[in-house]
Amino acid sequence: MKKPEKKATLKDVAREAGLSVMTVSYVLNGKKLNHASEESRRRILDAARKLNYRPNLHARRLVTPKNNIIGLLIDSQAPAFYKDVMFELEKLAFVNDFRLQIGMMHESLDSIRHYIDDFLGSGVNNVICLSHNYPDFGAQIPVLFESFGHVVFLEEPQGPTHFPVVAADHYSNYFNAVSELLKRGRRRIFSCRRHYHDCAFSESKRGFLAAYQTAGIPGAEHFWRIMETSIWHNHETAEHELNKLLPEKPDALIIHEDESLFWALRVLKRSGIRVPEDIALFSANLSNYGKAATPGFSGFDYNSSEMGHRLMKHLLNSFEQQNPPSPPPRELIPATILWQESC
Amino acid sequence: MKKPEKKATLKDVAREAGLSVMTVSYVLNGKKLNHASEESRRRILDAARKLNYRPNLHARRLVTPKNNIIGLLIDSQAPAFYKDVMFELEKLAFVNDFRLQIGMMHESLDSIRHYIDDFLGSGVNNVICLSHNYPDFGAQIPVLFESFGHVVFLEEPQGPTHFPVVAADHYSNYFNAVSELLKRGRRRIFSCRRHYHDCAFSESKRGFLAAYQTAGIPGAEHFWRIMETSIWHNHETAEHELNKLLPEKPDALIIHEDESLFWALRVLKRSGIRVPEDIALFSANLSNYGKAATPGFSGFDYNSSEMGHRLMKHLLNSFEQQNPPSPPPRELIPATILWQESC
DNA sequence: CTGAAAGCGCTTACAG
DNA sequence: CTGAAAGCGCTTACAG
Repeated sequence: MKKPEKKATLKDVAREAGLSVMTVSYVLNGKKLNHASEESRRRILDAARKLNYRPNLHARRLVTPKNNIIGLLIDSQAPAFYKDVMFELEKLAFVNDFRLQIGMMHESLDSIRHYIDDFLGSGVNNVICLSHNYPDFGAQIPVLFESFGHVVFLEEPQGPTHFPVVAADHYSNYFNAVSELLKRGRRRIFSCRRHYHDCAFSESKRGFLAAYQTAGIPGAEHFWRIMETSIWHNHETAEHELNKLLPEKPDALIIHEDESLFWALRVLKRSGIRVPEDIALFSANLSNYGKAATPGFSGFDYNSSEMGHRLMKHLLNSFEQQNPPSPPPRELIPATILWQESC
Repeated sequence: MKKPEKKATLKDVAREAGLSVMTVSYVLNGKKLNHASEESRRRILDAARKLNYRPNLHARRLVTPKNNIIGLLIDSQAPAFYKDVMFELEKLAFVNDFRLQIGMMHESLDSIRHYIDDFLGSGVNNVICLSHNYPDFGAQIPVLFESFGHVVFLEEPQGPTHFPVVAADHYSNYFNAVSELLKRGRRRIFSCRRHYHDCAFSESKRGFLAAYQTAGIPGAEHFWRIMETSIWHNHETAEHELNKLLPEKPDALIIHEDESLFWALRVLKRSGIRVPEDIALFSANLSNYGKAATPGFSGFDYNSSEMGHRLMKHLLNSFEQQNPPSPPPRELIPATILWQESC
């Protein structure tokens, strides 16, 4: 195995500059500007450049308890929106002079523990958790974060937490969308999504039912359907699932993800069912592709940039608070509802 | 600011177990199994659990030159395919007991330098570079990687490098796709993409021209068009760009990205142009959404999993080689071409 | 089977 | 303005 070339240390720079290690440290870190003479500064800067000196971050972080790392936990299978939020957060971290250390889970508690240990071992005190709603062990996740000083969750976790949470306003989103569909004359609006024991699921359902109730139209419970998979990845799955629904004469479908919606559209068209005349299609997670589709998809347009900003704001805020507010803050972000030709 | 609670160190565990720090270190690291008695092991393990001990990774990495971190550089604006590759690589790193340290660039040389410094300061010796083709400073990027022991690039960088490169086989991809389109009777196949001074661009063009030449059909140069933006994000842009093309009576369009292709489809339909009867549409970067579209998009289906495996393989291989092969290996991966109703 | 000692590269009071 | 010294938490020969 090829050896990495020996890297220059502070000692090397000091020797080269003919000064002591501490003087070099002071100059290179730019604190206490009056600590060294102009001549010394120049000699040190020259030596550092000549030797291509880079500080050893492990040594630095070993000795300075404060570090500027924010841990970010995301699932590698997370929907595209979460990944957009991740990239948004990275930009925000960068401009705030933080580094993002990213841990990726793979649908197993072990992989989460692994990365949490990495964070803890790296002195990470601040964590943004983007993914935590797992059918099997979601409730066990919040406790894993107790060791950190500051945490913010995207979406309400399945267990109790004393950390802030930023979430989409699922109740209002569903209430508004379904109300509008009802106003447009749709009566048999089927919502198709996988069952999760999380807040997003139950709040969505609550909003869905409330819209029907407010409109004084019965039967809503019947229209709330559980899908077997979270995304339809091919024609067969979509057809199979839709065939369970079509005999019930839906006049609108709310589908959880754009990829599934595209497949649904394809199946419907092949069956000679017209969109939106016979069935309206509504996306619960509009992507750029869905926005550009023909017919253009209607749906919830979450704002990853906004979401990233709120998450970061809560994390930075909590740095400044002596005593965390109780109960911990909850912020709900409404989606923009885009109405296009699919409805 | 809330203080993180003091973490237990090896010394604390040693005190709790009534043994020396070194014995604890040996036991907890699991090497030299016969180093401690069964009784000592148990006491140490109990103490570590009781104190919730986590090794300080900075201290460990300071003292052990070998580390298991792979640096990954990606652009936050990279197309979805690159992000898929990133998640693929994370999984591979995880099972190979490596950690991925992710640096994200933002279209500026400074942000790249910043993360490269982070890597260098963290003792990272192995780097996978996913994004480096920038119009303004792409040529300056490869030299930044000279300080690392092992590097592998996705796609040929714009400057010379002695590190291995894994890339899509753009020449063959375009040659095969265009040949097939010609065989299907298309004659005015316009390729629309932004101009880049990189290998992907020139190889694609070479394949495009070669297909026409092999078929003995003239005019290919005229059909290779430069688009002003890399992705059409709305109807206006797509319409504006397409209006430059339509007077030239294209009978096929190769479009660089699915989002643009969706907009193109929408514009064409509104203009009463039929797909594929009047114009065939072909995607140079098929996404899952494009595969599910109606009509289903034809296009290049790159395999992120395969790409991730190859990249990791080259990196791991280079660990074992005393002298890197010269010239450095280049691996070209052909895309699967999916033919659907859009052609 | 167990431990004393040295050292990784850095920063931070502190003394001159 | 400059430097000697201590120490962060860990691992690695080495000696008993």
